[in-house]
Amino acid sequence: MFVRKNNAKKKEKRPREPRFAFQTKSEIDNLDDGYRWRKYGQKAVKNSPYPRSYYRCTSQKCRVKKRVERSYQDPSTVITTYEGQHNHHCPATLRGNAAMPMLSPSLLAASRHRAFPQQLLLTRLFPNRAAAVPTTSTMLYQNNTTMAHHQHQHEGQLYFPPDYGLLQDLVPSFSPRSHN
DNA sequence: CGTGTTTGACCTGCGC
DNA sequence: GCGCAGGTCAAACACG
Repeated sequence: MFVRKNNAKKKEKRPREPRFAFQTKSEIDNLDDGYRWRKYGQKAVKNSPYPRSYYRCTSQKCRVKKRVERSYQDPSTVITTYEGQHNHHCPATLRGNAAMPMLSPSLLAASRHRAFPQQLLLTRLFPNRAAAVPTTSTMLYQNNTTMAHHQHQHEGQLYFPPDYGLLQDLVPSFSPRSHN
């Protein structure tokens, strides 16, 4: 069909992209998280009868990828894995979504004191879903090495464990410089 | 016509 | 080295 030139292949292996996954109870595979995603692949996973979809951020300057996979145990559960971090703002306003305000410095300061409302963060990450559809989200793990597998669940609202490290992975504007 | 999806082939890492 | 599974590419296709 097409010949892929395999000479001049890039040997640069990305060391460790910030990555985290969580599962969300939703019937919709492609959750609208405010960003524009372009599907670039779909493969059938081994332990699951459901295929896994591969998405990439449509922004040319952004190389964030995400995998969307439906749980083989609960078909109503969608496992979304984000990899990388957006280096641009959320283009959700272009599609008529509610314009979510960027995280203000005061909120960033508050987050350092563990006083940041987590639901707001989810609303920031998922402008559509978090506000409209009551879903249950479970944090699976963050980073590619630590499989913490948090099992925190709240009925009727999205919830993240009180660890704001993942926010730096997702929201570039959310970058409370570690002062330790 | 531009943008996103589909889909099969190709690439790569890993275990045996 | 071989085979498998996961990940990616890109032409073809669909849709507004």
